[in-house]
Amino acid sequence: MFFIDPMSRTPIYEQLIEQVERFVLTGVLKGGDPLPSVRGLSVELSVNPNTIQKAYSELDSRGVLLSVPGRGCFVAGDAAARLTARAAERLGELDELVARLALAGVPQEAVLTRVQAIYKEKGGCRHD
Amino acid sequence: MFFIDPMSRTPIYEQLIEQVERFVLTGVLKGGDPLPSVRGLSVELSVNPNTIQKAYSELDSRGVLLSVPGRGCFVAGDAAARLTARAAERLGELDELVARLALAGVPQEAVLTRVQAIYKEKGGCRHD
Amino acid sequence: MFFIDPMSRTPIYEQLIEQVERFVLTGVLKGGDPLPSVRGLSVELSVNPNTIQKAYSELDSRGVLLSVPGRGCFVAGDAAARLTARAAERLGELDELVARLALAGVPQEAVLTRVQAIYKEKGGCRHD
Amino acid sequence: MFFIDPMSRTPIYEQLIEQVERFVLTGVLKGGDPLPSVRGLSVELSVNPNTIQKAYSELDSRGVLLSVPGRGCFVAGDAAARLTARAAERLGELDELVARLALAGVPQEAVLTRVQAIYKEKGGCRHD
DNA sequence: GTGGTCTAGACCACC
DNA sequence: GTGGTCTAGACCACT
Repeated sequence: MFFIDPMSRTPIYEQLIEQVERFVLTGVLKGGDPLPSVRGLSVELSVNPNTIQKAYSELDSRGVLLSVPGRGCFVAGDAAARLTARAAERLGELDELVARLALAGVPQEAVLTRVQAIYKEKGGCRHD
Repeated sequence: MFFIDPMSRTPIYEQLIEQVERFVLTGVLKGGDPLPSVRGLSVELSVNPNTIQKAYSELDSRGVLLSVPGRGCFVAGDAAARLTARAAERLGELDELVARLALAGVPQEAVLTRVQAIYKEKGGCRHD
Repeated sequence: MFFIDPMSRTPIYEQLIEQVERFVLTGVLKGGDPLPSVRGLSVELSVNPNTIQKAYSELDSRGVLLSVPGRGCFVAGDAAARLTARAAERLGELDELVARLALAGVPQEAVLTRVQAIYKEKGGCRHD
Repeated sequence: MFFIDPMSRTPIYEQLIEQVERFVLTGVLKGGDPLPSVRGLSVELSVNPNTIQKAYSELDSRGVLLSVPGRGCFVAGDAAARLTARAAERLGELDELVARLALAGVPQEAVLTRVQAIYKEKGGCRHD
């Protein structure tokens, strides 16, 4: 279910966080669903348990996960809502990036068509 | 001319690179223009000379700068062209970011109007 | 009669203890009253019998319960008195918490009115 | 400056977090102030660097600290404000605790005088 | 020197 | 079995 690229320069625990969040957003993971155990996932991905723990812990503090000692980790009921809310706050990153592209002479049409292409491609890919 | 935020998480040398490149792109710095000396800039910004050096070296290897031993550093004649060419490569970042926003439910219109606003704001800010 | 939240971070056995003690304090459970059997409660709450057992054992060692081998568990005659005595010890927690609130600038009135509201709400909710 | 009780059952990293936050709240630590280095503090307290790191990292994500790789950790400018805001949200804990005390027969006056005593004791202990 | 990530392996409480 | 904390020791990028 998860895939890690140990050669990537983005930390392993961030790769995990990103994937869990994407699964929540796409509806593959729903509220209440259990996540793989720390140890189980650690052997499956050949990654140290502490690294998995760090990812889960961060997701917990973001309210995406509920980790219950002795029982396991579960997707929070309002996980998708939280992630959607967080995303809106990060619209500022778009501004910066587009400003740089504009400065470098990338024509506006190139950006716009690119954006439209991505949204078209998305279409009905929700699983819920 | 340059401004460094020592509290920022983006490395100082990257802040420098970004500013030099922006100055080149906006025409503030043109081919042949000299850059501040490593030592001079280091005291002006209260930054370790090694850090300035690292930024200049990176810009040199990108072909934006020409460092002439004993003379100093100068903007390359084709600096702007090189940067414009490189920008196209960074369109991929746009894809990733927009894909994440789309996934999180940010409506397409929000993104498009944002992009248009930035391009409109740019207007005629070129200095060349 | 009992309710467990398996998602809660407070251990299940503590949730149980708290509820039994509250029932004793509110007079719902009186001296001599029998408690549900370990096995019965375990299936009713979908909880591991060991967990129920752990809660009962702890209550026993606190003198709130009397577990009679082969007969079951019963509320101790002086259970309410013991709990009331123990409560005084927990006044220290109040000190810590209020100190933190005071430090963080929460005004004294906010705390006082809050306390009074809770005591007023309590009113005559005793069942004895 | 810091003190750790290795025998306490509250985790070392939480003890650290609590102390840093208290120092910020009491004005001992002000915005921009540097914190002890991870390694330095680790030897001073005879604690593993990872444990210090975990505490600092958590404080960073709470916005109390700014950790700048290669330079060190610094108190955030709005650290005190953030902590004050967080404290107000945690008034609910007071409710729970007082409710339990009330249930156990602790008289209202005992609680009120206790609260007043703490606020009186506080008086002018701010260092700013 | 600084913070940040990762591994390995231990121990604990809880279920 | 589960998650959570801690230690020890390594490596990296940045200043």
